[in-house]
Amino acid sequence: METVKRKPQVKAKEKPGQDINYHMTIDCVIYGYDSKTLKIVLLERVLLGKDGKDMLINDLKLPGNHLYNHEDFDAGAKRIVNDLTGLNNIELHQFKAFGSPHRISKRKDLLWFQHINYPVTRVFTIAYYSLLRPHQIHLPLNRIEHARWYPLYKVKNLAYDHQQIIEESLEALRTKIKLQPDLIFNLLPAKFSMSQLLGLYEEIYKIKLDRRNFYKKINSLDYIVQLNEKQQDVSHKPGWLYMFSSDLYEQSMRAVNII
Amino acid sequence: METVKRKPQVKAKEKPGQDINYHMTIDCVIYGYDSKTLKIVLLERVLLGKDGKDMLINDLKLPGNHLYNHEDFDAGAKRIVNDLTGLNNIELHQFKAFGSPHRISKRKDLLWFQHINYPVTRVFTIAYYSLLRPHQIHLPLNRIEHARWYPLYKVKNLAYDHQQIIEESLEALRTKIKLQPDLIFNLLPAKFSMSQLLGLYEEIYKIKLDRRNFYKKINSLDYIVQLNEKQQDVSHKPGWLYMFSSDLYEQSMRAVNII
DNA sequence: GCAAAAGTGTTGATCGTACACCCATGC
DNA sequence: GCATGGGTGTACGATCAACACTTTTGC
Repeated sequence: METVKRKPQVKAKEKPGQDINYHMTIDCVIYGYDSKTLKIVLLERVLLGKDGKDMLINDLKLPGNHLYNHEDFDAGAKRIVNDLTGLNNIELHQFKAFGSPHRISKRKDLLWFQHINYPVTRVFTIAYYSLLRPHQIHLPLNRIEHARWYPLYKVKNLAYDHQQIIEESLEALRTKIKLQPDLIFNLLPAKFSMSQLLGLYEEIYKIKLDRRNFYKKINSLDYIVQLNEKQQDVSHKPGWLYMFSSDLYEQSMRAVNII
Repeated sequence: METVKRKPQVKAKEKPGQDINYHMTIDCVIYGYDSKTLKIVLLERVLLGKDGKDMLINDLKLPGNHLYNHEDFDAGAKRIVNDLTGLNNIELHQFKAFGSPHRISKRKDLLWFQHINYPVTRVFTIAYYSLLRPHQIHLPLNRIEHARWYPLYKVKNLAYDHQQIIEESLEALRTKIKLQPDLIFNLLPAKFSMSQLLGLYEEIYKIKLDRRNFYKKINSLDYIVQLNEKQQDVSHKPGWLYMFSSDLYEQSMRAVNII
């Protein structure tokens, strides 16, 4: 038993919080789907040389920020999405913490820290992903400057370890959707067509699905409800619209399957 | 574009790392299975009153520690398991970060911080779970004092938010095993019987499985290999022993299923 | 011989997969 | 009338769930 006489196990070389002021940040991978392409929000990071012409740095980074002192992780992530888009009540999912001592070690990242007068210290980040509906994609994104949508599968050469964070967010999203398919409807409008849903699956998992089997599958799910309404203004046979019912979803999610 | 003239978006009330020295810790839920019960390692936390008789605090906490300044999360988790057991090469899985400003606010936790002369500050923890084989369960655990095995489903009234951390670790473990069933074999000896495996599934998911269907299922998995060997010293018909082949597992994990 | 756990097969329902042709609309 | 995507059915194989009796061993 640990008694009042035993002092806690703080080892000499540990010195928690004394050698280094840790920084805690939140980074958020914000996903959107425009019925064609999965996109994410990135911010530009540009550093011009002394002559004002050379671009010493010109790359992209995830929207992220320092955590406030009395803010919990979820609230921090919400704040970031809200800063970018003005939106509240967005689905947010913490998926991993990143904290390698070497995550800020690339030359351009050190240069950037020097530029913004930051001590090169240890920066932890709690990574979230977030899913926006198409009408939310077209928001101005002007609450933070230099934010734009970029096609997920084409981004490269990001700042820090943000490439890795994005890749892991996609893996986490894919896994989550397999287990909780309701998530995917956060990327679709309230009323969507069968091929929008199919296209979204194909885009997320980078696969080709058989349309007939997909229709059959979806129609067998009672929580995806066919509306009495069809597509408008399309130059082909208009398809039925569907909606996702979270009530019916909750009901049908009682059954389980294990091994 | 963000240029050299724009200073970064550090807001006044934010003051990263200046108002508060953050502490970063790792906590680890270490699981073991003794062919009956799922168990986890906990440490006793006892604080005696001035008369040396009253126990002001007498509860349990997860093994955890501060992260070293130049250590990444995975290494920190490994170190904790190693400190406890002397073991290396243990499977470790980061599953969530906990950082609510209120996670140290219960009366007994504040009392404890006062006792160990800690500033009540903000403590983040990166939570891991870890799976030990039965022969590893019986290690002395004497590298850190006051560590004992406790039945998972009976622990309560833990320190800090450790009850919640344990619950979420179990959820994460359950989910992970559904997707990557190889994990479960880390809780079994290298040679195990069919009913050990069945019992482990039943214990993890708290369900009852049909033995005939389970045998059929397991026998259909080619990565679980029947050995030419039976149980010894059991007072009933001895069962066949099996082993898990990670090579065959890797091969069979190419196929996918999505919706 | 008895307690305790091992081992085993069939049936019906459900689900996944492969595959090709006609339909409604805008232009 | 043509281009575009919408909508549909069948057959086979695989998998899942339900269900009860016999076998082998230690004591």
